[in-house]
Formats: sequence, C-alpha cells, structure tokens
Amino acid sequence: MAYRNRFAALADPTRRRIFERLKSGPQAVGAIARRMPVSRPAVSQHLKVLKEAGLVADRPEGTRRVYYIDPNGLGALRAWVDQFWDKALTEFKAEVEMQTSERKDKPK
Amino acid sequence: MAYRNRFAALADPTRRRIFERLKSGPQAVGAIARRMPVSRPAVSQHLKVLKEAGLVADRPEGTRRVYYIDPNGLGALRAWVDQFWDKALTEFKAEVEMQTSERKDKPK
DNA sequence: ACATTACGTAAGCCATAGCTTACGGTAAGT
DNA sequence: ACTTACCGTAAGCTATGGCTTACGTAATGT
Repeated sequence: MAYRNRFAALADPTRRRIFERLKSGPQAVGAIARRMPVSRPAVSQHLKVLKEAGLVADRPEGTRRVYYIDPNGLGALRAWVDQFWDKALTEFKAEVEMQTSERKDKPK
Repeated sequence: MAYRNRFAALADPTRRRIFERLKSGPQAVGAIARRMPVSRPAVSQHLKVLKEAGLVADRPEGTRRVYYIDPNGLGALRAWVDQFWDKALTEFKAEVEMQTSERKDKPK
C-alpha cells in the first residue's frame, strides 16, 4: 500500500524541494508553503504523495500539521540502489578497460 | 548537462524494469525489447533518458548497441540519499519517543 | 457561541510524458 | 551492389500529473 513508487515521489522538483526543506527540521504545512512558489494546497498534495511513499510522516500540533522525514522510505531507496552498486562498479571497470584496449587495436 | 533529474528517470516503471534487467549484464536494445511489453522504439527512448541521467552507458557492437549500467548516476543517487540518512534517523527516533510520551500524559 | 487559523480535498484546466507507427541511417552478410 | 538486421528519431495521439480556486472541517482564542 505504502512505498508505491518512491522514485516518482521524488521525481517532481517541487516535491524534492519540499523534502529537502524538511532536512532542516520538522515543519508545518503553511510554513513550508510560505517559502514555495506554489500555493498551500499544492504543498498539501505533494506532502500526501511523499507520505504515501513513506518518505515523510506527520504529527498534529494544535490546528497545524507538522511534517518530518520518515527514514523508512529513505532506507528502501538506499537498499534498492545498493542492490546494483557493487556489480555495476566492477562491470563498468571491465567495460572501460575493454574499450580502451580496443582502441589500441584500432589506433585510428 | 547529464544527471538532470535522476529520480524522474527511475520514476517510470517500464524504465525501472529496463534498468533492473541490465543488472544481469549488458544487453542490446532488441534483446531488451523482446522481453518487454512495449515496442523497441519505446525502449530506445527510455534508454536515452537513462543515459542522459548517467544511469546507463552504451557501446557499439556491430550493428547493435549494447547498454550497461553506469555507476555514476547510481553513485549520485547514493550520495543524495545519504545526505539525509543520519539526521532523518535520529530525528525520527526523537519524534517517536516524543509521541509515545505524550500518550502517557493523555491516556485516553 | 463565534470568529479565526490551518489544513485537506474536490473539480477543473493545461502541460508533459509515454506509447505507437513511420521513416532514415549504418553495419554486416551474400 | 543489394539485401538484411538493428537501431535512433520524428510526428502524433492519449493519459496522467501538477497547479489553481473553491469548499468543508477541526482545533484554538475571545
């Protein structure tokens, strides 16, 4: 249910900006929207997407809603990337060496 | 120039599927397209996006083009995520403790 | 009780992304 | 030289995503 398409959640630049803003600490919706070039409802919609992706969580504080970064989605992202990392590195080196050696064969 | 919107490149499910397919080793375009539910030109377009994002690279092999995973984009992704990781973790723990202690204050 | 503040959601509009088919170009095989 | 295989790109269509305005709701203050 949650965690559906974490990458799509961070694909939008505005959404990524909101997420990066939360790095400086928990923020209420209005406080975030004030420093954004889009309307407050737009921010709400973005936060909804980020929440469904497990990237943020929220807590009520009086009449406000304070959002903060949720490590769950971030951890899943890390895991996904790491699944490629080692093999991609070694394979890439092999490719580079292969291509440079081919250049020696055909100097021109 | 490159590396523009790495997340958007991996946001599309088809594109992610192509990328994951390359985990099993370098592949030519046609070989990839054969096991995909979309046409070969579609795969070409996806590979172009992945390449611009620094996630794949390609090498000519006769009349074919062999694509393989490029660690550059992947590394940038890792760096971006790691930039949040530590702080998000400690902050999240603090949030959870704060919220559970509040529940003790207002038991019902 | 009433007003105010802060937020989420619905409805609608418009730009963009992803797909298809059609076409052009390059490398190999005969 | 001619055909074949393989691929990239252009053009065009359609669905989706992100934005705005308008509205409804819950919590605080007076």
